[in-house]
Amino acid sequence: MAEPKENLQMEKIVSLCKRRGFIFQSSEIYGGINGFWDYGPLGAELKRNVKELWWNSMTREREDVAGLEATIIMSPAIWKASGHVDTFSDPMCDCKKCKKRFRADQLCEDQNLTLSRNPEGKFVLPVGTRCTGCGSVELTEPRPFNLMFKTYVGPVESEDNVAYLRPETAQAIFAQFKNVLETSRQKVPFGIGQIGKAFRNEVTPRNYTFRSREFEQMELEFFIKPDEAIEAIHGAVATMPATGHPGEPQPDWGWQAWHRYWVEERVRFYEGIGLSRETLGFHHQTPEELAHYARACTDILFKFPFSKKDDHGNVKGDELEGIAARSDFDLSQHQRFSGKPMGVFDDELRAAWGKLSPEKQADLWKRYYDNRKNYLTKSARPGETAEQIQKQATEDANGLAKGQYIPHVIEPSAGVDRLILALIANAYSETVKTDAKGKSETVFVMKFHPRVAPIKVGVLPLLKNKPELVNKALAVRDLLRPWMNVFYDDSGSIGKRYARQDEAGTPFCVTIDFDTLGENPELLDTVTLRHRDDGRQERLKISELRDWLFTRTR
RNA sequence: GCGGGUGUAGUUCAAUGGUAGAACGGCAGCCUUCCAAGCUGCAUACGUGGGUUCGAUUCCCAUCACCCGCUCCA
Repeated sequence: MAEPKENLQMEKIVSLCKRRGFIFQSSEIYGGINGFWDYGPLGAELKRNVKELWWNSMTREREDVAGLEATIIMSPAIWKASGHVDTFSDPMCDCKKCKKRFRADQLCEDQNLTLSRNPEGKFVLPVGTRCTGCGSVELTEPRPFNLMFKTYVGPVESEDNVAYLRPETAQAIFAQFKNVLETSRQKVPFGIGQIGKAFRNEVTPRNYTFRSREFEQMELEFFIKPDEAIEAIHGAVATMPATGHPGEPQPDWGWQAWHRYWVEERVRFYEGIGLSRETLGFHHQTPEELAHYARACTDILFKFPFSKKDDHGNVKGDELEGIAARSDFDLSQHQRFSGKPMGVFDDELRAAWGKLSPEKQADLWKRYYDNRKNYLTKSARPGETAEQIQKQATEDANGLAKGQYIPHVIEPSAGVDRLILALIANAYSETVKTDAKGKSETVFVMKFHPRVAPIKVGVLPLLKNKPELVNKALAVRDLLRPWMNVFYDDSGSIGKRYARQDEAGTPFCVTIDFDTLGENPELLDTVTLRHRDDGRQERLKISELRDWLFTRTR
């Protein structure tokens, strides 16, 4: 019962997006291209507003975050270090009988077999590999599924010139960590934020714009001290209440507090643009789901019309953002692959260390050593020996005692396009309206939060054929235009123009009428201000209009 | 990439083996003193490419895109 209804809801949203100019199919006149979408006039405004709000709240309005704008194409070595070149390239094969799809390497592993390559470098399934679904041995040849978009730098298309379009913006932040640290006058804990395009050659783009091959991310990498350093400096890592926002950042916060802090900060952001907690969902990744280097990851979900129900009939939602505690994995990888030190020197730690008891020193040293050894072992290169790893871990732990460490990181990583879709789905509402003649019709209103609304105010002369009204309305438009996105409309009846703005999600309309011109002298230079969601009207002075609107739309 | 479904104006839907209609929307004009009023006019479609046929939007094939599963996680 619910399924078709939800599809219908999604279809209505898709139709409205096209009709009102929020989202178009990319390259539509050539038949489209799978997994790519364009934003029309209203969508472009909506997206700009969202990105600007993120940028402002994450960087400009904070003391502890700096911004970055890196290139989309970077040295391919970055993607070696990050693991994307290897992990984003999975050999897949299909069962010809039951049509199930497998990752060939996992399929082999499950059966204690090994996937090998033939002399031409192609993957070959060992004889006797069976489909774990139906037991058939009729499997297609493994084909590599590479999610990285490849290109060539320079005019020669040779293997030496291969580069990739970034599959995430985060790695550039790690790669530029030292430069930002040195130029921004920040010190740990601090963050680097970036908004930008990312590209993934998805197997199956799905759910309208939700999974696209070209998309945009808003990512923060927030660098923190390892817990061992916090403990050395402050005696102990702060303990957290079980739930809720932990308040203003404190110097004795460990990774758990910072992780919680960013989850709650991000939820506040979503609430601030109209996504209430009830529309959101949360997923705390289980230890099995987590990447080996990650300590925790909380996903913030939105309940889309296409979101599936769980076994209990509850809608969990689909992911808008993941907030991961990634330990010191990323910077460590880049340190190892680039050979450039990614550690920082911490005066506080250095000063504090000397005052610790030898027992405490030994305890912290050992814990840091174990963590480093664990990391180095898991990321070992072929041929690296246990002795080499132990030597490096010892060096790292000795470094800690001198005030040196590789920062850990909390990563709130959000998808812009997913958020746009969530905002559209959330804003979409329809009501049946019955007019004076008893005729009822369904009307659409996009109830965007004024902060994200593509158009902030519609300026409407009550009548088009009275030049005095039109000229006054144009003057009001020009008064507001430098401050916000204004839409002027003088065609059709006033009701129709209100309705048009409702469909665009414009929170306010001002109407210039004969009272504005002084027909009623008391109302000279005032306008009708009409509210989108309830049709309420009030009278405002033109002189107060700009401030009134400005404070309510930002 | 595999399996299932879909494909007609901007949108939502019709009709038809003899080259397509409507409603809403859009544009222009008239009119209109606050919630899609009215009148006049205009524009816009058979996803693409082959085939069968005297003739295809209609039948067949391929392709592309969209939706639903397998995979993916911003």
